[in-house]
Amino acid sequence: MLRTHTCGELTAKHIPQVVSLCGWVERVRDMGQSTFIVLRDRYGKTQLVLPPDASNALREVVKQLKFEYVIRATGKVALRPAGQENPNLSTGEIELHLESVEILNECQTLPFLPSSPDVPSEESRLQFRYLDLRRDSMQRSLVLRSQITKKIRDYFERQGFIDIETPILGRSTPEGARDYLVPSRVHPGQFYALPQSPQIYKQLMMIAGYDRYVQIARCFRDEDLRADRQPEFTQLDMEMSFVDENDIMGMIDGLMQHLAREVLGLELKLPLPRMSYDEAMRRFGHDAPDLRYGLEIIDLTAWAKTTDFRVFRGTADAGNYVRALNVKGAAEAFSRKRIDELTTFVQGDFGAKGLAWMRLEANGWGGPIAKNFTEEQLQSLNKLVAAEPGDVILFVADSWETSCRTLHGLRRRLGAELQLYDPKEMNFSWVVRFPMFARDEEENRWAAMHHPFTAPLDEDLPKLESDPSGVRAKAYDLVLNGFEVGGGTIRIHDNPVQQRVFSLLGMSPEEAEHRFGFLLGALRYGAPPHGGIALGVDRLVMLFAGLDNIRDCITFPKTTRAQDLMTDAPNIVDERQLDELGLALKKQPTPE
RNA sequence: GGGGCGGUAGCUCAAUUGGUUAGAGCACCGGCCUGUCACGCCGGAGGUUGCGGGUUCGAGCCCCGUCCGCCUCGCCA
Repeated sequence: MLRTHTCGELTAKHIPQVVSLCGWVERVRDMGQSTFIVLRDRYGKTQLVLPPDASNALREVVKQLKFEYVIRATGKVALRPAGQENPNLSTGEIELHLESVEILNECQTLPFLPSSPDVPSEESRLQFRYLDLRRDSMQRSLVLRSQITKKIRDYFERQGFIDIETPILGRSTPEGARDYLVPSRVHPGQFYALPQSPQIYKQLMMIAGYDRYVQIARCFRDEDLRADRQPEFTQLDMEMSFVDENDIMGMIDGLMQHLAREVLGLELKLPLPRMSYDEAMRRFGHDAPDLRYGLEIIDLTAWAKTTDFRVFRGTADAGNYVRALNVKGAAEAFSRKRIDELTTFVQGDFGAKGLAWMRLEANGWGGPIAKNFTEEQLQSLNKLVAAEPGDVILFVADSWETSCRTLHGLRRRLGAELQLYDPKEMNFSWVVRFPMFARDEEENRWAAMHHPFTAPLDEDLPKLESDPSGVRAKAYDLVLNGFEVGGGTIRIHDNPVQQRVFSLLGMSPEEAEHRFGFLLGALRYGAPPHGGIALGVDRLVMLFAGLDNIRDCITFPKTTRAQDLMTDAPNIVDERQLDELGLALKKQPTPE
C-alpha cells in the first residue's frame, strides 16, 4: 500500500506518527513561506502543510502541484495551532507536516473543477462523468445506494430468500414496453430481447420450488426517458410461494421499515397505509398519489346537475364529471396571469377543455363564472368544498380520465409551487385492488393493466367474461412521496383461469401457446400459488437521497435521447459485424 | 411524434429598446504574500455568442431551419 491511512481518519490520537496519504489535490494555498494543500480521497480531506523550513527539493515538488494532481504525501501528524482548527473537516484538528511528496500523476487543466460549488451543466457532467463522480454529492449518493442494496440483501437473507440470477438474453414477448433486441449470430434473422423484468423467470423458479426468490436485477425498456426513467434500470425483484397479497405487502413493509431505520434513522409505523385504486383515483386522480399534503379532489358532478351553468350542467348530464380542487388561501397568490398559465398548462399537457375558477371573497363568490349560479347553489357549493374566504376553487369539467389526469397534474404542480409539503418527509403507502383490464381504445380490445399473468380477486372471478371492467386484480403498488417505487401481483397459478384471461385479451389458445407456451406448460406441472413484487432501486435511492432525478444516483446514466455522452454509445458498427449477424441497414447512418 | 426552457471564454453566469472594442468570478500563465482553509494582491492570455441561412446601415439579441442538454405530454404490461 502506498498509504498508511485515508484522508478522512487522522485525528489528534495519531500525533506524532509519521504517515503516508494518497489522494487528489483539491486545493493549494500558497502563502509564500508556507503552503497549505487540501488532499482528498473518498473518505475525506486532510490539510497538508509545507512548513517554512522545508527543503528546497520538497518546495520545488509542492510548487508543481495543481488541481486534481494525484500525490502521495508523507509527513508527521501534528496538532493545528490554537484557533486554526477547521470544524468542517473530520480531520480538522490536525494537519500533516510534509516530509516528502511524490507526484503519482499529473492532471491537465480540467473542463470543470469537481470541488467547485458551481454544478456544471448536465452535458459536461455526463461527458466527463469520471470527474463528475468525484464531486461530493455524487459520492454521497453512490455510497447511499451501496448501503441500500446491502441492507436489502441483509433483510432478504434473514428472511430465508435465495438470491438467484436469471438470463439477460431472453425471448421477446411483445407485451408491454418496447424491447431492446440483440441479434443472434448463430441464428441469422433471429433476436434475443433484453429483459424488461425477470417476471417469467421468477415465476418459473416458483414452479421449480425455490419458494423465496430475490434478485437485484438490471432491466431494459426501450421507451422515452424522464427524470425518473432510464432505459436501463435496476429492480429489486422478489417472488414467494404459498402467499397472498398481505404476505407480500407485509414482507415489503418490513423491508421499508428496515431501510428507513438503518439508512435514514427513521422509524416507520407498520403496516403501511393502504388505499384502493378506486379511492386513489377519486381522491387524487392518480394511482400513485403524493400523500404528504391534502388538496384532494372534490366531486361536484351531482351539484353541477342542479345548476344552469351550461359548461358544468352539460358535462354532468352527458355522463362526464365536474371535479374541483380547493386551493386554500390562494386568492392572493393567484393573479389573473397565474390562472391563465394554469389554464394553458391543463389544456396543453392533459387535453383538458379548460379551467374554470371562482374565489371566495369576504363579500361572496367572485370570478368570471360566479354570476352563473344562484345564491342557493353557491351556498351548497360552499359546503361541498368547505370554502373559507381567500380560497380559490379550480374546476375541471371533463371525462373521468381527463379530469383525473388534469386534476392530478394541477395538484402536483400546486403542491410543489405552494410548498404544501415538507420535502424531507418520507410518505409510504400502498395502492391496491387495481382493475385487471384497461380498454385499449386504439385497438378496440381489452388489455392487461399489469401483465396477463395477474390473478383476479376471487370475488371478481365470475365477472371475468360478463363485466371485464369490473374485475379487480390482486395487484399492489408501493408509493413513496407520489412516486411509484414498486408494483407486484399475485399470479394466476392454474391453467384454466390463465386461458380465460388470455381469451378475454383476444389471444387464442394457439397464440398464447406460441408466445408463452413454456410458462403455460410449467403451470400444468404443479405450480404453487405464488406472487411477488419488483421495486425500482434507482427511484428508491433517489427518494432516500432527496434527489429529484434518477441520473444522480446512477453511475453512468444516459441522456433523454438515450445516449451515453462519455462513450458516445450507441454507435455505428463495422460492416463486417453486420455481415456476421446477417444484417443489412435499411437506412445508412448519417455521419456526425 | 408534440409542447416548454436553455446553449455566450475551459467552468458558472452577465450584456438596457437591435448599436460602437461581448464583460465578471473561478480555472489557466507570470509575479508577490509568515497560518491559510472558496486565502488575498498585482499583471497576462483566453470568444466561430451551438451550427446554417435570412432581415437590417448594424444581430449574442429579431425571423426560419437544424443540432445538443434538461423538463414534460404521448409512451413506459
